[in-house]
Amino acid sequence: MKLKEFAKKVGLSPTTVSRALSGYPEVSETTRARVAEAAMRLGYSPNVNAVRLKTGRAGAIGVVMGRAGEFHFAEFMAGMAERLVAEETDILVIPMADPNHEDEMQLYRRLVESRRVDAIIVHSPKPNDERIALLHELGMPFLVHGRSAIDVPHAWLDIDNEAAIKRATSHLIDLGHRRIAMINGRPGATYALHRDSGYRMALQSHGIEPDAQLIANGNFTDELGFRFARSFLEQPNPPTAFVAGSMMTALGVYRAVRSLGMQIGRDVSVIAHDDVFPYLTADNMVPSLSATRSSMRAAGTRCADLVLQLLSGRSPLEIHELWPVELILRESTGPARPSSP
Amino acid sequence: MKLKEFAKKVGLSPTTVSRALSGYPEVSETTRARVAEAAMRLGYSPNVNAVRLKTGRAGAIGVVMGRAGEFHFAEFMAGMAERLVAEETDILVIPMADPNHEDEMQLYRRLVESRRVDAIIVHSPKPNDERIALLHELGMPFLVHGRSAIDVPHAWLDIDNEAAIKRATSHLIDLGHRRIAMINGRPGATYALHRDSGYRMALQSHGIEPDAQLIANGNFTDELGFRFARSFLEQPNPPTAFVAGSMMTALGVYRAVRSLGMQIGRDVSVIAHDDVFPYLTADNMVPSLSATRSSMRAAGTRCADLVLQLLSGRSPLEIHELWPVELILRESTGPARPSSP
DNA sequence: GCAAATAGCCAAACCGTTTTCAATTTTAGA
DNA sequence: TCTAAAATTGAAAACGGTTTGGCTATTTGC
Repeated sequence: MKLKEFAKKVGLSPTTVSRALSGYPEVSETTRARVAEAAMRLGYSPNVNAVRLKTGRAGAIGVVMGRAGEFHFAEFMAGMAERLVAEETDILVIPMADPNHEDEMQLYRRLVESRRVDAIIVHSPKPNDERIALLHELGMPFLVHGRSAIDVPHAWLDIDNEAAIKRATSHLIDLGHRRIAMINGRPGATYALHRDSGYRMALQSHGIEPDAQLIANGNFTDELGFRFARSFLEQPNPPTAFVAGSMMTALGVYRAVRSLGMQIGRDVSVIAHDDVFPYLTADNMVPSLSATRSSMRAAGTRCADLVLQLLSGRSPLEIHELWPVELILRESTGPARPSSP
Repeated sequence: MKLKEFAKKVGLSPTTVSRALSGYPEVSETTRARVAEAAMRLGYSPNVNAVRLKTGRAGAIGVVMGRAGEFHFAEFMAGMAERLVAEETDILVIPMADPNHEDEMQLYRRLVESRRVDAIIVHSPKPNDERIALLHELGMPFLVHGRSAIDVPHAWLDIDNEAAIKRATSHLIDLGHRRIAMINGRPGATYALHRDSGYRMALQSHGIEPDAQLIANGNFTDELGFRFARSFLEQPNPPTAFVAGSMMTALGVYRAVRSLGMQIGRDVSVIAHDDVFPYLTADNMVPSLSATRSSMRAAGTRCADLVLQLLSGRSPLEIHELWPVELILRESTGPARPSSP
């Protein structure tokens, strides 16, 4: 049903009906109630496309999805959804063809120009991320999930990866570990750099020299967790502890350790980063996994919230949130055993 | 830049420009090329909201996301994205507030009325799924990922869960197993019923009576996999094999088996369903996991494809795809050991 | 009691396209 | 060369709302 038609049924002008439904103050409370009731009863709702054309708002927040099919992604979106469900805002998932840089920038440019979204959430930024520069230049509201060192004003929410990993590493050192391996995410993203930095800071503040032989980067898969852990453990001077980038990585590490006949928490300690997934919990692993923990879902919820604030006029400069990360100690960490000489 | 403005720069009428860009045949090849070039050079692209209002197309396919934050979801969407990236079609993720039935139907109704999507993909249908009836009634194009027995014409794509599980179960029986546990998904969805049916068919055709004590339903989480497997194994007459609903469930089962000092593939056999995730592969588990396998990503790609066909006029009645499921045998399955009497 | 202010409502313009219908130019046929 | 048919192009009318500015009633202030 169209506005005109509906307005006629209610016995009012389209103008008044439109205002009544949008909650403008110039319409009396009685009329508003009457209109609202009639809309509900007759099932009238404005054509979104007309509204969007007229108002220039798209009613959607864009999220660019890479090809990798990250398992974090669904959880983050579920969090966003939690916040947006009450709002009249959807999540628009934009597929990214190739992780090719040129194409990616083109994608963002077109996305902005197409006006399909009111705001964009940028994931896994790099220290000098051109997407941020571009979006700023194009005047598109956006929020960065993660951090960038780029000199362009932007809103962001990040977890304190550096502090988290520093603390995790320090804890391992306090337990007596000296050879601590680090399985990080893909190089380039700020979060990976921060984690690396936290790792190195912890080592160096205890006078331990980082060993390139114990540091690896790659996707968060169980397979890489296994391969890296296995190759580290087979070195002449193997690590006695691991810092792993994700739950999947941790699964791989567990397997590698076991496959060599060693025991997690006794022969080898493991701390991983846990984004809190309902389907795979650190607490239920055997032995239970010590983890740096921060809810990806909560981040999604908050990011959606912040984007809405951004859209209602709050300055990006005011929106900077750094979330602390918990360190939960469980059974996968234990004192270093005196190495056999 | 607006069409009018752009048309002026090119020295043509808005009409012709619009036609040139949309590929209508009435415009000469030379002009089309000229317009296309100018559009690229000047960065003109039509305002989507205007186009949508005028054409009535939304340019998006809707996917309703439950609160559960399924890990399958991201993979399916990544698959869709693979197909849609070349198309001018986005994925609209609609958050679902409560899994409350009333609300869910209301959500679908509103989604249709809002005209934000051209088509909807319905996941995990039930045998008599009211969403299907509703969408059909409202005349919204939709595709069901999974199957429903409802007597309403609809397009669907499903994997052959029944045959897959029947085959997996039969294989276990052939290996000599008689006590085979089944950890299925949440009850209600057709896929769970089909799996249950496949399981029972296999048992019964070998003269084995299904034992309710060995059948469980629940979310696909490692925790439930562990809990169910553990409780089954602690029964007086424990199972010697498991059919598990997902990779996460399998992780839990593995843990449970190990925690009781038994060995997967020797003391207990396991077959799980593998949706093929890049971050957790059956092949890399230890021992490697025998699995019924079907790529969730490929399903997403194909579903997107079929939806596009649906939108370009193909009848839903013609669109019925039942995908066979592979059974990959690895190390987690082995002959039943003679039980100690 | 009267002017001014305030509510409450409406007509019409506009958002930026697509598309119908008509006009114009080209091409083909005789 | 002229005419009918075909190929191009344009003007203007939608699409379905929101919003500006104006117009009546009704209050309010003095």
